[in-house]
Amino acid sequence: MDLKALAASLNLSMTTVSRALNGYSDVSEKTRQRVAEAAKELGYQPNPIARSLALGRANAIGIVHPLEDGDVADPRFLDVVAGLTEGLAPKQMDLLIASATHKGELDTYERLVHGKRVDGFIVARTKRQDERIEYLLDEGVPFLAYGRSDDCARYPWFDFDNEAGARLAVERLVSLGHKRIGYLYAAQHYNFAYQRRMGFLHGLEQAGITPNEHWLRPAGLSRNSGYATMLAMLDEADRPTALIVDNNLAGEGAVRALLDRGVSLGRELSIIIYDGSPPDTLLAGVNITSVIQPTQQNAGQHMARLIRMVMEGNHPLEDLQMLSQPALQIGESDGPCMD
Amino acid sequence: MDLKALAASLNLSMTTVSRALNGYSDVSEKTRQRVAEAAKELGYQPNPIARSLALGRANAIGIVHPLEDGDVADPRFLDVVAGLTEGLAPKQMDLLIASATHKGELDTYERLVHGKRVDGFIVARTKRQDERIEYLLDEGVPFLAYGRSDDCARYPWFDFDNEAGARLAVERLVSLGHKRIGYLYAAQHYNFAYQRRMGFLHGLEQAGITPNEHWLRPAGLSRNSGYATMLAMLDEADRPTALIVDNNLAGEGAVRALLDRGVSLGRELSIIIYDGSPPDTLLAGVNITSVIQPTQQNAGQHMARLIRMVMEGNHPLEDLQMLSQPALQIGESDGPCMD
DNA sequence: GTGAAAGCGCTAACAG
DNA sequence: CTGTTAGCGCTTTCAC
Repeated sequence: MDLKALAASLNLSMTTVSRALNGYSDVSEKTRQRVAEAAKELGYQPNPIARSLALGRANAIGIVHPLEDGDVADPRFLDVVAGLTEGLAPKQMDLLIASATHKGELDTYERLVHGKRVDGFIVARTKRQDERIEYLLDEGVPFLAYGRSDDCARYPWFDFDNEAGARLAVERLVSLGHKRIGYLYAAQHYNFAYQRRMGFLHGLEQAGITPNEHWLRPAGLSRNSGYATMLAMLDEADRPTALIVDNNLAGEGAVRALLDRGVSLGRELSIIIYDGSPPDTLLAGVNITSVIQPTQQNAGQHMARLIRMVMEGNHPLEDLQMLSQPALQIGESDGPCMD
Repeated sequence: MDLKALAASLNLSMTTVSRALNGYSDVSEKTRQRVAEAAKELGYQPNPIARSLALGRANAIGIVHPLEDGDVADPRFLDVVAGLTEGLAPKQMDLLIASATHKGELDTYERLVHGKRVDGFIVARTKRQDERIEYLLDEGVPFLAYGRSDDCARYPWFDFDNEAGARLAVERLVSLGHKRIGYLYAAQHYNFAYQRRMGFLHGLEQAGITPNEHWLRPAGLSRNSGYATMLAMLDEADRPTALIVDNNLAGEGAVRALLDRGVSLGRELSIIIYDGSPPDTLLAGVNITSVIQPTQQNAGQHMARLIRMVMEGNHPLEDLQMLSQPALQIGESDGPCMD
């Protein structure tokens, strides 16, 4: 069932049918009705490829996804993808997920841009210095960044307010009387990690506490590195009374280490984990105090809306930048300072 | 830079250039060289959309992915995706990953088929009774199943020999002197789980051991359910001396339970986990005896080859069905029966 | 309001 | 071996 057949069956020209279907003004209401009805009846579906060719756009937006190691299994990312497809579907837009190796990532962007396979991109996992963003800005390709890079003033993005989240955690611990607060963090080229660490430091500053460098440690973005880092810290004489972990993988590892060592959470050591513990985690049912993103589920939808606005092209930049606020979820893993 | 421009710059017709580029025989070697060179020089990239329209195919194969709960985060799946894109890229084929809710899954297939967005599908996570496969067979849409369903004789598939893997595990334990062997399994509508359980039962039968129903338990496809099931089993008087877990999520939970209870692995209780433990797992460095898929990494590549053969259409069905053999990886979590 | 006709960029008969 | 021509299915000027 193609346009021609549909038109024939209605004794109309393809032109008219096309216009009726695409909601143009210059077609009589009656005709529009007839056409819409017949289209439904006969199960007409426009061929998106032909459509793309004629319109000169792909009707798809791309996500380039490095398919290596733990990277991918990020469940939050997949939530975003789900929200994105939902938000894009009503506009007849597809999501093309292209995989790439880390080193070949830029090549993949080039290939998609050059081959006109997509009209724009979602750039995920932004780095503080992000060559992908540089490239897309240079080429004038529309995109929406998921997370800000260092010069985020120049382009559209959606992000969580990582700095605010970390400050929230500090304030909570300070209000519980803690002054000896440690911090475990992921590699600082991840912008989220950098922002969270800044938030942590600012939070301390605001509370008039001087950070103890010894308790600020890189703990990676994995359970095992979090575990090892925590163990090492526990072996030392001079311990903090409270701890913030900037990501939930390392956080899970750290909590595991505490449990294994029999350190009682919230009493001997208070711990707050950014993003909480992932679902289906084996943490003996401990309810961890966490910084969470209440709008997490909607992130994808917001992003779909934003990228659509980006494609439309006539919105001021400030409407295309959105910061989502985190909140504190109180669990049982923190408590008043006992010192 | 389009074909016309390229042809003009070479003083050739578009036809010739097109043929040269697509490796047709009837073009002189010299011309082919010239064309290839110019194309590279000028950075010519064919427009895949125009190509698709002309060829009447989308040059893409689809994977419909239910984007809910734990489902997605399956890292093995993402390995497969990586292998697939690699294997498809040389043939200029893309992988279109469409997300869908569980209930809307079939709709998504229809939309993609109808809209001619893809030429074929990879159907992952097959069930024993699989409506998606029914649908695609009915519609005559080419596809490759990743995993067999009940009537797998009728279509192309790639699968691991789950039955053989489970038997391998049984044989290992039997050879260590175990007779009291338990089995934890995932929901039996997953074909892999069904096959593994059958393999387990056959293995016992072959060894002349009558299975003790009491030790065969559903343990789900998650860490927490595996943990709970294991704990429950440990609380009972009549324990098996060895245990096989049919998936690595529940397996991780079970091992955690054993560690928490101080049961020494390989002495008090031997355990073998199907698929081993996932990367970045917190299992105190225990090297678990596992049934593994040595060709795991290549699965995606194999599947790319198979789906391409499917699309070609002229291969006998038996060439389009591939069973990958598992192997046993001996760790420290099993040992001789001490009873 | 409606239709005829010209493309979008590429491939594939069919001639030469 | 190479070029001419006619589409693929849709949108969109431009007339009527």
